[in-house]
Amino acid sequence: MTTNRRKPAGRPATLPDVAREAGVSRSTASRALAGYGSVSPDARERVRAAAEKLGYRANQLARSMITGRTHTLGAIVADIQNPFFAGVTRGITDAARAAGYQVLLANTDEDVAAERAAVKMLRDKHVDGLIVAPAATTETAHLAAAHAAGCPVVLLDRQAPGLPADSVTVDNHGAAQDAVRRLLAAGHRRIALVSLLGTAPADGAGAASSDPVSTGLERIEGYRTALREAGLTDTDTYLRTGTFHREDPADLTAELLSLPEPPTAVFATDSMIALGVLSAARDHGLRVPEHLSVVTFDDTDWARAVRPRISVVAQPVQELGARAVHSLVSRIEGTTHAPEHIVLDTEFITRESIAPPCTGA
Amino acid sequence: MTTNRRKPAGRPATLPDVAREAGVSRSTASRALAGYGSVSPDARERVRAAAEKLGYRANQLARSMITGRTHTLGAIVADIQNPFFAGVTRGITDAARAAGYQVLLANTDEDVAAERAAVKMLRDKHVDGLIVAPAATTETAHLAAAHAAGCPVVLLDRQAPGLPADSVTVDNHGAAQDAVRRLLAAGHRRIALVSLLGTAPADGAGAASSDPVSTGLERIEGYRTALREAGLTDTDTYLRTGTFHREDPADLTAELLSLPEPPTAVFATDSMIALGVLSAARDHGLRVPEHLSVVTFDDTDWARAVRPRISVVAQPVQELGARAVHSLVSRIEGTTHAPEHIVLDTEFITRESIAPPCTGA
DNA sequence: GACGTCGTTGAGAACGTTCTCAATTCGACG
DNA sequence: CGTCGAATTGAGAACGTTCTCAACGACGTC
Repeated sequence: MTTNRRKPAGRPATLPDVAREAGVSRSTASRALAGYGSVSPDARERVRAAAEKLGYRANQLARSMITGRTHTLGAIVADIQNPFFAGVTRGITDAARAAGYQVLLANTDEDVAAERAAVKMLRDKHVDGLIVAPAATTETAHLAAAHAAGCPVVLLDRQAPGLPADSVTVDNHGAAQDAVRRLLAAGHRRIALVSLLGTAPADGAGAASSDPVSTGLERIEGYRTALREAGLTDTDTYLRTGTFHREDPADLTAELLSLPEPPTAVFATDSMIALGVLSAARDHGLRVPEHLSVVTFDDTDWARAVRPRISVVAQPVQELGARAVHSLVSRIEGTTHAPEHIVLDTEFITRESIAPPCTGA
Repeated sequence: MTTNRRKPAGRPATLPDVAREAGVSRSTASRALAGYGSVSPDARERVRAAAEKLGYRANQLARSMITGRTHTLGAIVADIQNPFFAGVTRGITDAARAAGYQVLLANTDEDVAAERAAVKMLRDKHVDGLIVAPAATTETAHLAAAHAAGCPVVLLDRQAPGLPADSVTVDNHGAAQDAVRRLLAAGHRRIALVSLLGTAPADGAGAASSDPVSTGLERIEGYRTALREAGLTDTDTYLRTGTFHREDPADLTAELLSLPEPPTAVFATDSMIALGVLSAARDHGLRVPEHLSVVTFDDTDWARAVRPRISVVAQPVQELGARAVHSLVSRIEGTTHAPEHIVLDTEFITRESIAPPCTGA
């Protein structure tokens, strides 16, 4: 009754409301709140008070229309249920929030078509930039297009040679080589590698897709390098790779364990594969590490809780995500330099899953 | 040279561009593309062709300003790195995308202040609705405010009695009771429960926070009910609860295992706690299930791969998320009925982690 | 006292849509 | 032949900001 009551109940207060309450124009109110231009201390205070009184919150949509910035990032990963990506995503959201950004999430299940669709959706939503763990190495036209159109892209965990984008990865080759060396040092000679690469091609053709992700390839190369160093020339005898959604790591491992001369150690290229390896070992009645040594990428929470505790190549998952955000944000906020490729260190954590090879078997 | 070239290189095509190309007004072009109002087949086709030629994509921000809809959902969970929430989030993003929505993600680490901040940020971003696993049961004013302001909220995994919002949960009481019954049936009488409830209060006061989440409480009640059924009146002897970020489940378990009459079975209220239990058991030199039977909520991928495989109460994690999205979307798109409380079934999966109590110890 | 400068202010355009409304056309019907 | 109604169309407002620009007054300097 006392004052003009029209806004308090209805929709949220807008800038004109604040301006009216403070007795200034929209322009001055906007300047006072956004803190640019020049506003007298008196006006600034009146606007501040009016905004607080009305519980004013600027409409980010309207702001975005003008500024062209949404302060939203898109994160495109293979599968949030994979502990590696869960950790990375956690790092992304935390770093993004600290930098004043929110994160829109999309999963691809390693499918390029899904990735393309996700990029489309996120660009429609006008994200300021994209953090992508690309599902393919060469099929990246949609990423290049986004980048060229002013929506910067940073690659996470995986490289894409043709793309002039920043990337944040780890030294997969070195880390894999180091891990296999540990197995060699323990006396193993028959060391297997189990991995999943690429997705099943549309036609049910040959083994792996022709365009697999760099990470897996580098780990395999590191494995081969370590074997060669040890004088083992036939590096692919115990190498088993399948494709996502088609092969099961447990089956690949089972096949290995049924060989006349089965491996005495297995190197899994990620934690999901390690679970398959463990499962297959259990089904074959083999004990880890007495009958079979096991090493894997990714220090998941279960790796240090189960019996035996698993030796792992620990990746700095959260930092991976955080660094990607930092690269992306600095790119969004105007830095134009040549693409930078950040490579973070991994750490080998020795636990109980490595033992000398079982001489009996 | 032939046609007027001004848009193709520069910024993306807008509706006026399409209208000009098709020789109609903005209004007609908009109608043709959005499919409302009435447009002649001829004009519709010309607009469609023009849009395709120019690669037109409607600016969602501008659209949102008018319609008040962003087709974006906010998901607020405790921690995406917890496999339960990872699964739920996966269900949310998949269902959301199928319904034409994107998902903005936020973590709270079970902290109400962080939750409040997240709600604020997400509402600033004008999400159409919120899916929240609330960090507290009664401190939900920010959620009530959002709901009242036309930003519908659906509760996930946890109830909040004072809040007139939809919820999607499981029958925690029944599931816990069932799990404990299985342990009783195996002959156990000294059955422990280990759980984490609420967050540490600002002052470093008493044991657990005064406002813990419903889920944990219900599981504890189910545990007590089962014990009472079996004639065990002293239901809290082996009950150990801590608070997030302060107590470590492994320590709580270690304490239990050091008791003069230690428990012969442990019920963990989630997978992260189960890891602590397993870890403590290993440190005490106890074998599962020979010396200690273990049961937990959440069927994580490691539970069925480790040795022994762990018996679990499996929650339909993805469906939990999907149902939350469906409730939320139908609420967003206009349904106004009384809050509905969806309760999904859990499934007890018997594996190798339960054995009769060890008579020796 | 004239002039330039600086600080402050408001009018108004812009962003790219959706949507209301009035105008126009055309066929049908009385 | 006049009129009603339906179908189609375009002009223009609206959404809530940011930002450019010109205007205005005060102040210092010559």
